[in-house]
Amino acid sequence: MAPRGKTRDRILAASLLLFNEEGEANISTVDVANAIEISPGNLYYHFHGKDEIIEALFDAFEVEIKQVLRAPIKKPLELEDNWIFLYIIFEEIYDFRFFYQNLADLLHRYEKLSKRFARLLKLKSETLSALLKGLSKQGFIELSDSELELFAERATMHVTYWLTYQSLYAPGASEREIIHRGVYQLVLQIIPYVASGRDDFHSLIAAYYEQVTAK
Amino acid sequence: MAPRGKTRDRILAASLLLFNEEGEANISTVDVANAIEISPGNLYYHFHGKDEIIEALFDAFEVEIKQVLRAPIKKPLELEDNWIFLYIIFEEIYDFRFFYQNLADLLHRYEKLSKRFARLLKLKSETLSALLKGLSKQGFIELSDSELELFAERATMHVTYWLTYQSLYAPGASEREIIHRGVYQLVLQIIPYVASGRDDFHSLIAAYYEQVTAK
DNA sequence: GTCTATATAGGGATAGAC
DNA sequence: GTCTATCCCTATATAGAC
Repeated sequence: MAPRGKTRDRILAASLLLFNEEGEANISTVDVANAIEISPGNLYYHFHGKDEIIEALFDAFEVEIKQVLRAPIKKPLELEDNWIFLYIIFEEIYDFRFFYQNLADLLHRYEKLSKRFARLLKLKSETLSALLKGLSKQGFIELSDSELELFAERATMHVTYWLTYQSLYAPGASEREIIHRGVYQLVLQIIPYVASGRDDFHSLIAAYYEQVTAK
Repeated sequence: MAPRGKTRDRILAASLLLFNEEGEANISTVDVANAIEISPGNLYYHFHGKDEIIEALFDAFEVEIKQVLRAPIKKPLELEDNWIFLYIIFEEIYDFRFFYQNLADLLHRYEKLSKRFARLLKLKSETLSALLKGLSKQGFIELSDSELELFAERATMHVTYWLTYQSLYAPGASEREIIHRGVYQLVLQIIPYVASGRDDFHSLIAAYYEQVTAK
């Protein structure tokens, strides 16, 4: 790990890397310090403890994901953008996947983050609802309010746990392939609600499927 | 915690209880010993370490869940039994939920269990496939092989993470209500595939919905 | 089988020199 | 800002008496 950039930033970058690879619980502050070849004392000069590192990483994640999630609430997406949007969410989660891999334990140990994460979950759910409402208003799909709510809940769970689940279910697969299939599995669930006569929508999904299988 | 039963069993029972409530990572062997009012030394007489406790608990879980999962592979279920079957799976997972709450970390630390858990996941997926095939053969639903595979994968994820997800999404809710909604959310996803003319199936789902909302 | 006492290791964290 | 040295605490694990 080359010594470039400010030490504080290097600590954060190294922590994120190691947490993602080994799991946050298995990485000590000393491990992080060793990785960037500074002393543990130096690390504690920049952060008063592991908590603060986690919090700083969460701050970064929160800023990014909020920005992403709020976009389609402000302004409905064009049809094709729905796909891309799901991609971006998955990518974002992938970048901070250590957080999702051991959510329960992490939120238990860092109580501060618990509420903040719950809010993100709620925002995620609202965004997915907004996506569906957009499709509905544009006449692509037809579903009742309660169907929409239930769908949004399932979709929220899907984006939250898909990557974690795949690391168990298909340990060898590449990030790209996993995310691809995650988006596809979500899009598939919309098909039952496609409004009759919207063959354009069906062919779009088919075209997307081509992309996926072509790898 | 009253001193009844053999010490070994009391250790396992107390461990399971505490792990489920506080998370495995937050409970030490001393905590367990204190809970049943024995000395740590005594605990180490019965188990050579925390690993062995975890392993023994996993053994118990594995035996139970395998028994459950294999039933419908051997012999297709009656229609109404599909509901009940999902209930039983959720209950089983709930009883050993500490395991699911921090899967990634736990499997990372106890490598032995990693392969065994992966096999359970595969079995789970096969069972859910068998369930769908049963419904299909009986003419209740219609779907292609690839649709069935994709559905089974989603369903496997659903039963694996539903309880964990709900503990974040609806922290206050009762076990009974969460499991209820978990089954319902899964059954709902079958609707698009119901064969035309099978109104009996639709009315069954409607009847089930009544139960759910009646609480 | 069970206890008390104790050893050991690792991670988190601080003090003080440079 | 950074290092070295050190401390404390907790969890795991063992030895030996009863």
